[in-house]
Amino acid sequence: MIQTNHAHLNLMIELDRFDLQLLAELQANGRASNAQLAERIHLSASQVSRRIQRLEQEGLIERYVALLRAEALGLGVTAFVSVSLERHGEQQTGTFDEQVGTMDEVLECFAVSGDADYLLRVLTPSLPALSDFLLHQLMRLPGVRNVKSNIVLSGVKHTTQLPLKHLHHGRR
Amino acid sequence: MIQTNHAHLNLMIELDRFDLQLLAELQANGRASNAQLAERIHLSASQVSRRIQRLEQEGLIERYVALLRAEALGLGVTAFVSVSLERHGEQQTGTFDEQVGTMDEVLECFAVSGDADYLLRVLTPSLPALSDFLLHQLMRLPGVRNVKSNIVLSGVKHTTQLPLKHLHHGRR
DNA sequence: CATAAAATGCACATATCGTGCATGATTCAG
DNA sequence: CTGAATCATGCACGATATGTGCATTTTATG
Repeated sequence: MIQTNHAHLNLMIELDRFDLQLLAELQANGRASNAQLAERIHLSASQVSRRIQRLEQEGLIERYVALLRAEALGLGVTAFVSVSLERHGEQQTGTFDEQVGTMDEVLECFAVSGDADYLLRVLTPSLPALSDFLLHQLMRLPGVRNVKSNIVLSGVKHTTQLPLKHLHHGRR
Repeated sequence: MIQTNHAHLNLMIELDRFDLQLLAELQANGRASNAQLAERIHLSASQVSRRIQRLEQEGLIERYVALLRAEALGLGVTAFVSVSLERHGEQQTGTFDEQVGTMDEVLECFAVSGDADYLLRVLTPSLPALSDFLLHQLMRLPGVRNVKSNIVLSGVKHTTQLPLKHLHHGRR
């Protein structure tokens, strides 16, 4: 089996082109059967099964999830929210992290370089609901100094599929 | 069957508490078997199967995907990129949308209110790779006037699970 | 080159899925 | 309220999917 050496990329396991194909296929359809996958990548279903097991065990495949359609669930408002904290040190940061982690409305929260300390993506049924969330939940978190939100006007692209092409550099 | 009326939320189908439980379970584990789900929500496996079919057909469940671990794939750099376009009208917007949609590095792209026109989340193996992407791909798109990026220092929360609690307001 | 290790597909027992059907529950009309 | 119609449900079962032992093939190593 010809495998691609990704040592410079800090990869923990070796991936060949079949593995990469499986990853790509499963990112697109997490419920593809082993038979379907086998047909697409030209291995047997049992080999597909074993390889997927390995990809899961090694942690490359983290989990399988159902993606729901926000609009169909009445979740019509997305906002990006920049948050700046008071300058009090790590205690506050830890608390903010934990609390934000429990809020269903917050889908993403990243600590970022730049003006703000955090950037959040928030999803609510309506603008009043967004306002309510910001005023009564987010702004009330300890240490929050400033909150600035930008409403999403429309979505151009939103995928869970990670880029894999940097892993294709070896021989094929 | 007691269903919750969500007419004010513009829902296309009625959802009862079993449906909501299924949605929650499948958001967390997209490969849960019908038997597992049946046990958790106290319906038969065949009823689970039929309900999931309905949720899929009605579009609430959009798809199932495998979520990969970015770090395990050597994708160590995430950035939020604000993009402003020249003021030329819709032609440029359409082109930008299409082109961005084809770039694997771009996981999310939203048109937003505020200073910038778009906010993108970009994933690359390294800072040089990010720089390369910004300079040689993104900035070269027609109509791009300004690009500003904020590097993600750390991730606090990143989930694909949409909030469902606004749907729980009816009788249980 | 020979040997050891790893990968592979076949076969098959077990698990899972999807659907017909009978039954029970709910809704609707008089 | 009653009876009929409609809808939801679980059981049973045929079809499909999964995972693993095993023999064979392929690859790596000294």
